[in-house]
Amino acid sequence: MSATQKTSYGDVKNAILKRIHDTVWAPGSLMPGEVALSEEFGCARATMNRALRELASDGVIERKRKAGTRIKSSPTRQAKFVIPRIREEIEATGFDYRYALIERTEETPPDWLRARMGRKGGDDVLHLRCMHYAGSRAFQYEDRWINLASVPKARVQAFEDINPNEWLIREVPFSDAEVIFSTVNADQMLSEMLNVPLGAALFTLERITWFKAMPLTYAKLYFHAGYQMTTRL
Amino acid sequence: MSATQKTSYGDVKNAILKRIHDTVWAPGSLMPGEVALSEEFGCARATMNRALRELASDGVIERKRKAGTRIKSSPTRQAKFVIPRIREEIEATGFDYRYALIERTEETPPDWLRARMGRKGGDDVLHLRCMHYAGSRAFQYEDRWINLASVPKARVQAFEDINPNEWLIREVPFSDAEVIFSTVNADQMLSEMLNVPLGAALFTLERITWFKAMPLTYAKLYFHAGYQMTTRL
DNA sequence: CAGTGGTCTAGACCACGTG
DNA sequence: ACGTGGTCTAGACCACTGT
Repeated sequence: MSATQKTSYGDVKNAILKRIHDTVWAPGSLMPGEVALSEEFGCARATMNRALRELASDGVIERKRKAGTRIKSSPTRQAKFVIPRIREEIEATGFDYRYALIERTEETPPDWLRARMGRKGGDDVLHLRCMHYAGSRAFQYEDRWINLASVPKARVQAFEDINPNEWLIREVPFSDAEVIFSTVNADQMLSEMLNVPLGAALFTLERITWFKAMPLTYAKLYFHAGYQMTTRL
Repeated sequence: MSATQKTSYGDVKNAILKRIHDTVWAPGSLMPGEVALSEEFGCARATMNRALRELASDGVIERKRKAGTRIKSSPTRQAKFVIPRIREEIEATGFDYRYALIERTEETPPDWLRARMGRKGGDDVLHLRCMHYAGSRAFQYEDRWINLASVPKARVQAFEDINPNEWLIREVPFSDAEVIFSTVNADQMLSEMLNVPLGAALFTLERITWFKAMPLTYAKLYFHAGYQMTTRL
């Protein structure tokens, strides 16, 4: 949208994308180095670097030191999904957010959980079952497990007035997380909790969080029927 | 992990994240400008700029010219999901990818489709129903609609030997796309197509694609039972 | 209008990883 | 070992937008 500037990194990106689309550079092949390209396009290397760096982050090319930059053979499109805090998400729709703790127990972690969190030890975990409501309507059922070895403060927190996610965000920094979207048919418990027919297709989000290889918490969230996530590319 | 350098943008990011976490700068409040910060941290403004730019793209802060940079009150965590081409996805698991066209018709678009694509006119659309298999197992059912006004080449393409997505990627550039994840209970048709029990919870992905405000194609993909999308933050 | 972020430049040093 | 990307710097001009 501008030819006024010197040679914007955006222009470079578009030009390179066009070349890739026109297979001037074949998929899988090596493209010229930063210095060569910046000379060809008449821009500073920093500018070219930013263009290429963003293209790499967009999944269009792959860069390796010494090896150079090559066109990805399968241009993996990617979508950025915002995972809002549930309170914001609900309040944004105009409803009141309400939270309720259903059950709070300390347990030894079941095998599937140990496998999921990649832990050897049998440290105790805090198991929380909660509901989130939008106005009077059930919005989400949450099955939360917190590793007490890495988050000992959780042992003395009742979680009756604050939901686990908000508490964790405030109290515990994390470094890595894994998110899994899947679906499930509502069983008896879920159908009652979420007030949906038995067998209804539900959207689920699992989230595992670590701090430097130490697992902090695992959560599985079951959304009300009809929930959807949307994003733009 | 390095104090060797001068002051890396990564260090700056971490330092700022820590300040936000420690509420040195309260949510919603304004933080100092780039110049002030770069002086305080002893780095060039370009370095500070990159750190702040990435933090903004991570959804931690919000930046506006003249207005300054402020901490987001609701730090929206976001996940980047890779949306692979189905052939790659299947072949990556070691199965053969197979594609089958079920039905190909030219129609006037139904109302819901016109609404979805935000189009006034009643231009004809090409409607394709397809199946994708992993080995002998049904993997995905695809319901695809292509706007013939914007993609006239599709009219003379049989789509018997190439799937719509691969053809479109090769032939038609696009500028914007919207992706929607949701779930559905398998109806009679889906249960037969995907070989799952009636009512099974299925993962669905809708995708609408534009080129400069002109709608190109709408697709709704129904995945086999048990499908999940996963990502790391 | 004036302040803040957005971007470009030209040059430099460094780290990684292939050959 | 050495080439390629990764990053930092110091300085400059520009574009947007709140006042």
